[in-house]
Amino acid sequence: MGKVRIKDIAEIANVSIGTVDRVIHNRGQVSDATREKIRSLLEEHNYKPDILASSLALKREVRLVVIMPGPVNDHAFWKLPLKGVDRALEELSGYNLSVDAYYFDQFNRNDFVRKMKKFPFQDIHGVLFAPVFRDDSIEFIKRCEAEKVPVVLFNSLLEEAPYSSFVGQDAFQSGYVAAKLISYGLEHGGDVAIINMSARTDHYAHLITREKGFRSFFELHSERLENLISIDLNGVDDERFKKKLDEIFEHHRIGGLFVTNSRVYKVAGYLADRGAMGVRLVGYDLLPESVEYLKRDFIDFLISQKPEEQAFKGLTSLFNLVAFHREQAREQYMPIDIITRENLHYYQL
Amino acid sequence: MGKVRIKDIAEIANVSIGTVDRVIHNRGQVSDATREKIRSLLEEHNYKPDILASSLALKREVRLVVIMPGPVNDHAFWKLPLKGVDRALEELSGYNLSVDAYYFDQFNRNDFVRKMKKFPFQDIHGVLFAPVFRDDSIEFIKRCEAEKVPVVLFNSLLEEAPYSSFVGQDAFQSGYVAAKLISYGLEHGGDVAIINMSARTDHYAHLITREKGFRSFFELHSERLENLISIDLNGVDDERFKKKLDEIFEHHRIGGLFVTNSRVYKVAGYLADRGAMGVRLVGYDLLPESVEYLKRDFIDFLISQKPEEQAFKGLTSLFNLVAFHREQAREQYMPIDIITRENLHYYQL
DNA sequence: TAGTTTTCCGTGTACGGACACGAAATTAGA
DNA sequence: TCTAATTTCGTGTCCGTACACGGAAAACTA
Repeated sequence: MGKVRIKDIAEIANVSIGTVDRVIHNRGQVSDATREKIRSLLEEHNYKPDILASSLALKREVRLVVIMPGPVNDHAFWKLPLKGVDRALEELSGYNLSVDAYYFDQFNRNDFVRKMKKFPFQDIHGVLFAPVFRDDSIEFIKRCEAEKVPVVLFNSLLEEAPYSSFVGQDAFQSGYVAAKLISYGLEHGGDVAIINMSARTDHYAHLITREKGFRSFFELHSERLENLISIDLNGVDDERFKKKLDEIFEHHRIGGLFVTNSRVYKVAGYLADRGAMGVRLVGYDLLPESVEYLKRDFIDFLISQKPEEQAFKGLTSLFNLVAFHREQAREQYMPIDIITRENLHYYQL
Repeated sequence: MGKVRIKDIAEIANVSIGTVDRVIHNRGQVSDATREKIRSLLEEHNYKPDILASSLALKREVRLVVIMPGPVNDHAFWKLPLKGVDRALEELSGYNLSVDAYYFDQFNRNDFVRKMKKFPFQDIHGVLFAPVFRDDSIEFIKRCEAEKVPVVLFNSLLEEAPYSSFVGQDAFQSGYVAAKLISYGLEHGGDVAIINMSARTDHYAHLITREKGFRSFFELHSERLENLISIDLNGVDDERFKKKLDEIFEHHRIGGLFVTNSRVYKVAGYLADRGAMGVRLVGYDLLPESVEYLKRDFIDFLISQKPEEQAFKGLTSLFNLVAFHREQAREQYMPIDIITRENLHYYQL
């Protein structure tokens, strides 16, 4: 049946297998005439190399690197992508693939800069990168481009950078979805607070974008715009955190809360202490702490970014690119999964 | 580094590659002594055959079959799994895999029975099956078992049958989720109607299960149990359909509607004609018609069964089983994705 | 123009790892 | 000792990749 092999093409063209191979890989050493002849034959017979035989023959090593914030104690989020990396490694076992992880301190820009300075571009075939520090990251990605090392971004998108693919969520739209969920369940009206509690928002572009998306929903659905409050709790300690929230609850009738990142469990903890049921709370990610509060109904919805999934997709995408030169979609948006207590089970691997 | 090949084992054991191979595949012709020696060496060195080389060498054909209701005009649902089949075929191109589709008339039991009578068990390595007629399907699956043809079920689960895997949604829990969504948004209370509109519910076990899950939520969350109404619209024509719904709306203050399958767009159409906004409507699946109403806010949430995804997973799972004898999880539950107008985009491939 | 060096274009083939078959070698049986 | 049965070896196959090498033509020297 149909399968054309390199050998078939060679026979038809009356050349050797090696010649066909060199045409396929643009390795030169072929006259224009034969090259064109073979090209058209390949085209005509729709030749597709057998991926199995190909990778068996190649068995070259592919060395990839993951660069992301190091997992820190008080916050489990950055442990999750590693699971995805492991899964990808398993899936791609059989290929000669190695993945090294480079962690940087997400609160310390200099640490990042320093580590990237001595990055071994030469020994690396591709980078999977979760950027934090905007400008430095862009510079790093540019450096990679110069060194011909493709970069796949995940988690956070840096539009200006010459990355080769992005895998992640549409931050704007995810905020928009969060707004819908709160608005849909806002039984008795009330004010809605948007809580930012990253270390430094300016480092995480997508947190700002989420807030924009959130606001945009209310803008489009008229009425309650004036009831939206933004609260900045960046780098605030536990005591001031409580005090600030106390203030808010004193001065407003709060109907819903939106936390722009995975630290939503802190707010849930506050609500639980306060015994404040009936306040809608939506946030991000399935951290164990948050899941607890979801189960206890203090959090209504979590939007999962599926960090493992992102890392998994990012890594396989990167691998396909460097190992097989298969072009990958530049933007690979993940679905915005809505997790509630009731469907939680099927999202926890 | 680590990789042990068949050759290595052979060298250590002081036998030829062929002998090791025969031990691995239990192909006999090996003395007990050498067999045991090689067995323990394989164990000790944790030998894993290189999947690439293996399938290259085998290049045997795998013939699979998909059995499911034929796509019918008034209802696009059964077109969706075919996309998943195509995707799986693409992903597995490179292997010598062929998939035939067997369609049966989902409204005609005899048609199914007749077609399954002359099913070519001998020529087939595995079956991906979306059952409709309960008892006949079970019988068919038993027949497959007798003929040593593994069956992977999707879409609907038949617990009593000796299937080898099931890929699909937890029907009970998906009804439960639907109930949560309606309950969460039931601003001004009111009655909630459960609408069954399959051709014949008794054929689709999972529709009943969904209703059970739905009711169970309200049972656990007290209050409004007496406000739940079940409506049976099986095999009802358009005119009587409208009349029946008119009746319901006359006698009850309806706050929410739950349709147990993908025909939710029919109810949405009714609501649109009636100009009834503010009634919560939740149903299943991303059929184009339903999506239209979702966008226009007549449907609040759709629960996607991801039929393409089911077929895709089912087929790859089946393939892994028959081609590589890799054991697959018996139940492979898909996440219960909650689709709303706002996150719809990322679920439509 | 004969002789030598480059350049150019191809050929042939050795991998890669698992698999299976024919043939050879060993053992058992009579 | 001869045959039959059992065990084991060697090698070709799958298909693509890449490298060593060879032949021929072109460029250059004297």
